[in-house]
Amino acid sequence: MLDIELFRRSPDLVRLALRSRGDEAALHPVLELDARRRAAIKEGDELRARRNQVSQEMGALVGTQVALDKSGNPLPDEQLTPKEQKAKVDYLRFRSLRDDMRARSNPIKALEEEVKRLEQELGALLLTLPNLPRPDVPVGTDASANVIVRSWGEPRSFPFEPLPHWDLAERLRIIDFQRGAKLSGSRFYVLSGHGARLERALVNWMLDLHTREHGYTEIAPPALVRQEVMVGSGNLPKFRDNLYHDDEDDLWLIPTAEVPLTSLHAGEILEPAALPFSYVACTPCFRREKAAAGRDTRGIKRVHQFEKVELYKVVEPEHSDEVLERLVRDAEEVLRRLELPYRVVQLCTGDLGFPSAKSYDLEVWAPGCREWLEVSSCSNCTDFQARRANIRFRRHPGARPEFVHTLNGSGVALPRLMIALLETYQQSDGTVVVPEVLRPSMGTDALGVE
RNA sequence: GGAGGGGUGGCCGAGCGGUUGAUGGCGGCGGUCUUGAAAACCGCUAUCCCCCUUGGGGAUCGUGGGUUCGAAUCCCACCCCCUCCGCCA
Repeated sequence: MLDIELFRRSPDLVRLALRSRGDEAALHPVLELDARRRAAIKEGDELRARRNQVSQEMGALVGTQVALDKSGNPLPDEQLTPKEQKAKVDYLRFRSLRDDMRARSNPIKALEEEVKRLEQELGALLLTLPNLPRPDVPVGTDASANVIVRSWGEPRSFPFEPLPHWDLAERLRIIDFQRGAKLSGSRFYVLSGHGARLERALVNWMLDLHTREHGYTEIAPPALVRQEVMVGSGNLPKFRDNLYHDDEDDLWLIPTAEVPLTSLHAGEILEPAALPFSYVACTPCFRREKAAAGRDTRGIKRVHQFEKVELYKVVEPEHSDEVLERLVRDAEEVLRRLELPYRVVQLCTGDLGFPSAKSYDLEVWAPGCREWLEVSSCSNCTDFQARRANIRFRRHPGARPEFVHTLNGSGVALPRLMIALLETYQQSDGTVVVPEVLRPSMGTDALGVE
């Protein structure tokens, strides 16, 4: 969510920034709704101020006991002591105030409804606008304008024709596509034997790396979340189509651990010195992949359910740019230790994800498929998610709360990592060498010779 | 799923429908005292919004409705937490 103040102060800046992302949002409705909203608030506030004033006066007069005649009116002054006459004045004043307030049918309620309506409309509109890119993001309309920032390792050269992972995995009987489809349909698969163990070994090893060496705290969050949690991360309302939903309990299946990790501190005001937070979580991720219908249907490159290790940081605003660089390095370390050649790609404005202000993708080479696979996407979401989820912090005791910055990055996604491993470490005899770092947990140095 | 109990400020805990953003305590911050510290005493101690912004005003007592001139307080619905029973990995 963007800051409404920014629209008021510098609408042109917002317009340009959104345009650079290819989002030609009309700002007029935002500004107009905001103006109408403020006018309604002002009017309501003034009416309430008047009401409070009268209420206070009535409060001071309430309970004055006065003798009444048969028609409910106070007795004439001649029949009253001076003290009683004073009470009569108070009583009459109270009655006139009450009757006055009763008489004017109350427009406060109508104004409140008006404000609520305008706020909902404005809020709904703001929730559909993406984050603004950081100034140093290359401008471009699509992936062709992305920039390769650096590369690591040389793609291995093969003395034979390397197979794609689906052939390798089927021969090794470590991925069962047919039975996956039998159970759940296309884009589902079953890992078995060394395949299942490899995934588990990778997960454990990555979690250990990030917790023990990179200082992350391990989190195991729910995979089903409420709607507002999906809104907090930016997945709703815009990307409803890509999400699975349980109708009976109105819960959503997470497409990434980023979703629950964002809302872990939703609504909180974090104490001074609490930041930064570094979280790592491995969760299943569920994606309907409706937009990619028919694409990447072979193998496990694009599936409906997969495991992913996710890195997440909550930081003070002035540190987020620098922390993004560190986050990328933490993710890169996974590929380096597995000795998988990769490149770091900075996304251009037009290719940025919805909540992201700046992103780097890690792409690892898959020699069998002959393509660079995106195994990680690391993003600085600045205060975009923090606003949606209302996550703030205090710099000093007593200081005004400010929104935090949030960052996320895969560290890394399992299926594509396994693709790269299988295809890179395959041998001419169809077996696959297990990378050095995984041998202790795998208990073998080659897949498929069990 | 059934039966109870409960949700008030950073925490604990009061609150006959009327000058209650809310007594009191704890914690925190500042001050007095002290060589220093503790103790004692004094003061301060929420968030959001609006405006004619050294100031003024409005809202917020789980959430949303309702009753009322006026609701933390009364009524309804929902959400969440706790205890017990049932079921279950």
